[in-house]
Amino acid sequence: MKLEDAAETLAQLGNPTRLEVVRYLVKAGPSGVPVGSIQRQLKIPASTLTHHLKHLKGVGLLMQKREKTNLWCSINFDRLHEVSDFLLEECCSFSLRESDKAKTERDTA
Amino acid sequence: MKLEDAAETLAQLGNPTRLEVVRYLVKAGPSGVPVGSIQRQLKIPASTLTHHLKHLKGVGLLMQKREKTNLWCSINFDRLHEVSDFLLEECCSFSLRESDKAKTERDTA
DNA sequence: ATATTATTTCGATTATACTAGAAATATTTA
DNA sequence: TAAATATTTCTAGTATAATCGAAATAATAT
Repeated sequence: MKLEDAAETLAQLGNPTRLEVVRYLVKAGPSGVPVGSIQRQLKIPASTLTHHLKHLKGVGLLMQKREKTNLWCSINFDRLHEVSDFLLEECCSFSLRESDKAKTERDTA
Repeated sequence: MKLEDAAETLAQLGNPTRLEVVRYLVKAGPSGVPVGSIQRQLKIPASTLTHHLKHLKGVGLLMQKREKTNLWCSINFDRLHEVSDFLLEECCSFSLRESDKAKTERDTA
């Protein structure tokens, strides 16, 4: 995962309303939940919710599927895993050498 | 971890410049790296960097320790873990019942 | 004390995000 | 076709964030 993509995805997760939606979708599991239920359960105005869902969809966290009048939303677990993996990527390898931490010719170049 | 805190932390991670800093600090490991080295290596203007470091510190992702003229920065791995854990929290339990997904009296209450 | 290096504060510009009401559109049922 | 339900678009107000140059401060070394 590219840093820019990870940042964008994290930014979308970094809004309390959207994170609440994501948490709700995670709880709902793979079958998902209709937009209207999210709206009523979390008490988010419809237009605000649509706005946020668009954001989540934009970074690939949300999948949608129409069934009758309902639009079912489900979380993209793979994507969520990718982001959380990015955060901890190489976290135990410490690949930066000590000699690169001090100021050197290389440092300024 | 409370949702609001997680959201705030994710929001701070959701800026490309800051995420780059975080990645650099993760690579640097527990001993950390001085502000000036981050600045030169990642080519971030000093004032911009200070600004972002303040944000990271504000959500507890950054620890700082002065040694001589250098201010050494290191990532708070525990905090990073907390956030990544939050993202996947209960992700395999699917605790929301199917009956709560459709519109019911309970839904509107 | 002065010079040197390291980091922060100030200030200003510019851009982007959050929110939600009202109206519009889409889909199904009667 | 009309009514009912579900979701989106439009619009606009308000707030917050990113950026960085210049000047200020802090810490150390000579």
